[in-house]
Amino acid sequence: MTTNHDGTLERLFEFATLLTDLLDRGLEQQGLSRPRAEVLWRIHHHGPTTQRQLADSLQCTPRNVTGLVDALDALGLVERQRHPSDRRAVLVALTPTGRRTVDNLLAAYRSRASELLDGISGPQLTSFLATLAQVADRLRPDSRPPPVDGSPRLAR
Amino acid sequence: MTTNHDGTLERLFEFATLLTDLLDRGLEQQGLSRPRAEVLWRIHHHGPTTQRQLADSLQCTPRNVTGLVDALDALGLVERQRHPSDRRAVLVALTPTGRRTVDNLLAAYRSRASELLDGISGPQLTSFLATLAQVADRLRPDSRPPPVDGSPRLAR
DNA sequence: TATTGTTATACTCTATAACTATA
DNA sequence: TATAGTTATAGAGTATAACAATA
Repeated sequence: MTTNHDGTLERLFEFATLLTDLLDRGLEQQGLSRPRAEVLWRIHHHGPTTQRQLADSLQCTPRNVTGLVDALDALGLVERQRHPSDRRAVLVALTPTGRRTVDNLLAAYRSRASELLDGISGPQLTSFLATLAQVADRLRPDSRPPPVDGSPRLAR
Repeated sequence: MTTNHDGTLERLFEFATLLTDLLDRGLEQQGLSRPRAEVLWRIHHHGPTTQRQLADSLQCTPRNVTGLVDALDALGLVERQRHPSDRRAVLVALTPTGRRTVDNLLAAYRSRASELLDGISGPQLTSFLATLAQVADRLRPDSRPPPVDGSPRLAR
């Protein structure tokens, strides 16, 4: 017997929209688009990264990474470095300005999270997150295992 | 005293990503992009709609609507009709094919919702949705009131 | 004068394909 | 021969600005 979940799915989608809008507003304050922010985010977690690795983790083409890195380079947030052992490859690293930008993003999100969650009791939050994890598990396509490095792909 | 919610916000963002990915996979099966699907969705709920109204509800420029309607028209999902009283305006309506496409989307989402939520007990789901609504209320910017017509903006 | 929707133009993100320098 | 990253080209979505037709 299948329960009628019609309105529920729409509420979930609206929730997702609100969350990604929150994310976007934070990025916008730093003058960043979502794809560009995601590149910074990856490098922040992995350290200097080849464009090939970026293409794999962002699930886009190498050509696309070229454009994103070009743009971030022009903004002074990122720089290309020589790969120590492979002269075909390029390492993309954060500049000091890039590091500061990521720090600003993190600080903004920490304060946002407080506003969002502080009024909710510990047990209520725990139960909420447990159900959320349960639903998330069913949402995860087999092709994409849960992130292991603490840097989930930012919402698209 | 502010609790440390660092990982929590990231889990919420990942959840949003998974949900919007689910949404996109459904749209992709109907050969639709998110902006185009949103136009269909709006017209499905409001009936024939002027491009001005579409621009307002999608929060984009009229120029943008022109492009989206052109594309949906070329796909045979939508047609432009004369406005009965304002000869400047255009009414955009679903074609029979467009209606069938929307019906397919709805059916697909109903079955997806079952897969996603059926194993969760009634009380657990109720409590989950209550907390979700509480967080959603704090997420909603003043500028965008909660949807009143059952057609929340699709996630971006 | 204000509004509706268009043309003109430009920018971002995305993709495929062909090419180069290296492995 | 395969891989890393580029150039070339194209298409979708978005924006602003100028304009035509209508209100």
